[in-house]
Parts: sequence; structure tokens; C-alpha cells
Amino acid sequence: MTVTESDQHLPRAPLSPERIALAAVALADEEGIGAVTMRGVAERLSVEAMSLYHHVKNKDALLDGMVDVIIEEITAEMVGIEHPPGWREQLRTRILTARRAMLRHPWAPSVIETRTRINPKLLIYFDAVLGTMVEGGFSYDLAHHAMHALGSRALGFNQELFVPDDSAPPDEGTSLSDMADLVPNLVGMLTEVAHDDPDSTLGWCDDQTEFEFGLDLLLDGLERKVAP
Amino acid sequence: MTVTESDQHLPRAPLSPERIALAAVALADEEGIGAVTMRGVAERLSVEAMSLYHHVKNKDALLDGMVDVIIEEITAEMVGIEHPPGWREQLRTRILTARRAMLRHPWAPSVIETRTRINPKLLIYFDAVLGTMVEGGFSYDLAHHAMHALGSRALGFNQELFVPDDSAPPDEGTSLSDMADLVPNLVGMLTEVAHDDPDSTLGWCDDQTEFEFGLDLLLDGLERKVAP
DNA sequence: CTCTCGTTCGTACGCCGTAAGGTTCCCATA
DNA sequence: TATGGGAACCTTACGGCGTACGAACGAGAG
Repeated sequence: MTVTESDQHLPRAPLSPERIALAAVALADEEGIGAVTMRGVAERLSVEAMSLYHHVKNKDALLDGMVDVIIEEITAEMVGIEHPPGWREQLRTRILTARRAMLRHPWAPSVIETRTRINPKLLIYFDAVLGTMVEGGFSYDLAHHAMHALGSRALGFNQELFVPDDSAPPDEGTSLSDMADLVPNLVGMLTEVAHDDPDSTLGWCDDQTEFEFGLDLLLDGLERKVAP
Repeated sequence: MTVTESDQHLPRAPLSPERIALAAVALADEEGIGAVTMRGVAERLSVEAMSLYHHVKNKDALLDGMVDVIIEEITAEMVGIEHPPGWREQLRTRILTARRAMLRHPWAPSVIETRTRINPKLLIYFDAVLGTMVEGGFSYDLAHHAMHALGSRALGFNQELFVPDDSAPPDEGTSLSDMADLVPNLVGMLTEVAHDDPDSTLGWCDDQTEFEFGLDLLLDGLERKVAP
């Protein structure tokens, strides 16, 4: 096969794990995590799917790389923020910084949750969280409990159930008002608390207020358990 | 094609949404959620994959049905339990009952988390949680915050990060001890708190103690916010 | 017995991840 | 300047997935 004019002097794009991960993140941001397939990421890089396998072991490794990008983003934002005094405000600042990253990349929580491989960057993030606690007077035992209690909240997100797909057509007869007799408390609550906050971004009602309420409830509890 | 002796007098198994959901649950219990495919569930019912589509709209509906089975299981176990006095103990009892179901079906949290359709049975469950709070003196506003704060914990599970795949071969150089200098606090903590609890079932360290610690932290906080 | 119609099955399509092996290109060395 | 080795990339193909489509079946009604 002869070399044609058009591709004769085109410098081949240099692929790399980082470039692949960044492309995958951008693709997920624009078209959702469902668009992140080996073929999809390859196409965005003007490359064939199998070429990616020279830089990432498999799709799982690609997803790991995407998580790395997010963690980098969090730590990068952290360096530009001054340390407030006290473990509590330091923790709050870090977690809310992480949360902003999650809001920028709504697919990130679900990807993070499904990772099984130990992720060094994630470990370093958690080590910093832990360090803040220990420096603030937590015993290792209390800090351990605290890490479990925070769970994914330490990374700025919280598993919200009740997250109907906004883009789905409403099912017949399954709207909340249709089952008022089955769920009287829910209907009562929802008619009272205005549920039309346009700022809820990471799911139904999961706005900043709700996240911080839960976070502060936990921080309050931890504060009471730290030796005075 | 002629009818052979062997299948001549075999009564055709009556398929139904319930039978399909139960088969899928049993399959997930035995072989993991990854084994739950349309073909896999069909095979377990001695039927072809496409036959399922006359009873469930698509795979998503099948997963919804599996969640229904779990919720039924929780409510069934709840009726056999006497109501303790006070909202707090009632809530605790319900949530720990739900948790037992999640431990019986380790795939359930991940499936529940990925559902987007409104699930009536799940709504009824949450309505009961909410009812316990309201009856216990919660304002709708506080109850609303409380539901968000509990998140998936209301259903007996908690997003644990740090959940390495036990069945995976350890990566080279990524074990915790190998990065002791990178994560000094983690290493310090893990060497102090014995992390070899054999009872941890729903992930690394996610044993009953840790779950209840976080739950009680939240319940403590809520208790303080309820009018006396 | 025949007709009807809900249920089941056979086949096929377009995705997916990825195994295997061929091709192209860069660059060190002669 | 010529050449050979190896990394980077591509082509092809396989098996598995969800599921659309239409044919075949079988029980109950006439």
C-alpha cells in the first residue's frame, strides 16, 4: 500500500496514559460516562481502539486513570486555598473542595464507587484527611471510626437515593401525588419543604445545604468525642 | 420440526415477573451480580432469553424487580419484630433490619444505587422511616434534612471507599506498607487499630461496629435537634 | 375441530471489551 | 547514508451483551 499525500507529513499524535485519561474525562463530562468506551475514547483521540491498550492495561485501568485526574484536580485546587485554623474547618474546606470537583464531574462518584483496585492517589488524599484529624487531637481509633462514618462524604459526595432520572418520561401512575395514600408522610413533607431548588445539581435535592447539614452533623458528633 | 417424546408432556413452566425477579436474586446471590444477564436468568428458568421480555420490559425493569424482592424481604422481617419505644430505637431497629438484608445480598447496594426509576416499594419504605421521625416529634423540615443526612444508611448500607478486591492479585509496589512514606497517617492508624476483623463482610472494615458508629453519630445529632 | 391470541423461541443486529498478529515509523548504529 | 530493531499503531476477529423482529406453539372459546 502506498503512502498518500494527505498523511505523508502528518505528525502522529503522541499518545500517553495521561492524554488518554484526560480525553476520557472530557468525553464523560460532555456526553456522560456511558460514552466512555474504548472505541469512543480512541475516536476522540483520532486513533483506533486497540492503540489505547499500549498505554492502559484495560478499561478498568482507564477508569482508574480518570479517578486520578479528579483527585489531581482536587489537590490542585487545595494548594490555592489558605489553611483555616482548627481540624474541623480544615476538614470542611477540603471536603467542600472535593465536592466542587464532584459537581464539575457528576459521573465521578459512580466511577469512584466501582473501583476495586487500591488507588495510590486516593490513598494519599485520605491520608491527608486522616492527618488533619490526628493533628487535631483524634486518637487513631477515633480517626478510624470517623473515616468509616464519613464514608464517601470525605470525598465530597453522598449516596442519595430517591434520584429519579430527570430525562425519563414520567411513568403512568407512579408519580408521588398518585400514591398519596401509600406514602402520606412523604407527600406531607414534600408539600411543606419546597423541593424546587434549582441549584440541586448532583441529584434530587442534593444541594449544598443538604450536603453540609449531614456533614456538620457528623463533624459535630466527632467534635464531641475528641478530647478537650 | 417434529415434536419429540421428551418434551411432549412437559408442562410449560409458568413465567411471571415475580418468578423472574426471584430467579435473578438467587442467581446474583450464588454467582454475583455479573451473572445476572437476560440469557443467564433465562437459562436458570429453562427458558430462552427473549421469553423474559413478555413479563419484564427490559433489563432495567428486571433490576427494579430485584430491588423489590429485597424491600419485601426487609418488610417481611420487620413484621416479626416488636416495636421498641421511641423514634430512635424504632429507626435503629428498622435500619439494622435493612442492613441484614444487604449483608445477605451483597450485590444489592450497588444495584439500588444505580436505579433511576422511582420505585414505589422503596418509597413506601422511606415513608415508614419518615413516619417514625414525624411521630417522634421531627418537623418536616428536620425530617427532610435527616433523610438526606442518612442517605443510603437509611437502607442499611454505607458507601465505603477503600474497598480493594480481595480476589485480586496484589499489584506490584502498591501495597500499603510499600508506600509508608506517602501515607504515614494511614499506616500509623492501620498498624494500631487491628484491621483483621474476620466479620467484615460488606467490604473492608465495614463491620457492624463501624456501621453503627456512623449511624449513632447521626442519630445523636438528630436527637439534639428534635424539640424536647 | 378450528380460530384466536398471548406466550415462547430462533435468528439477527449492533454494540461492547479485547486477543492476536500485521504494519508503519523513529532512531541508533554502521 | 543505509539498515535493522522495537515501540506505536492498525486490522481483523471473537464471544458476550441487550434486544428488535417474526415465526411457532398451545390453551381456551366458538
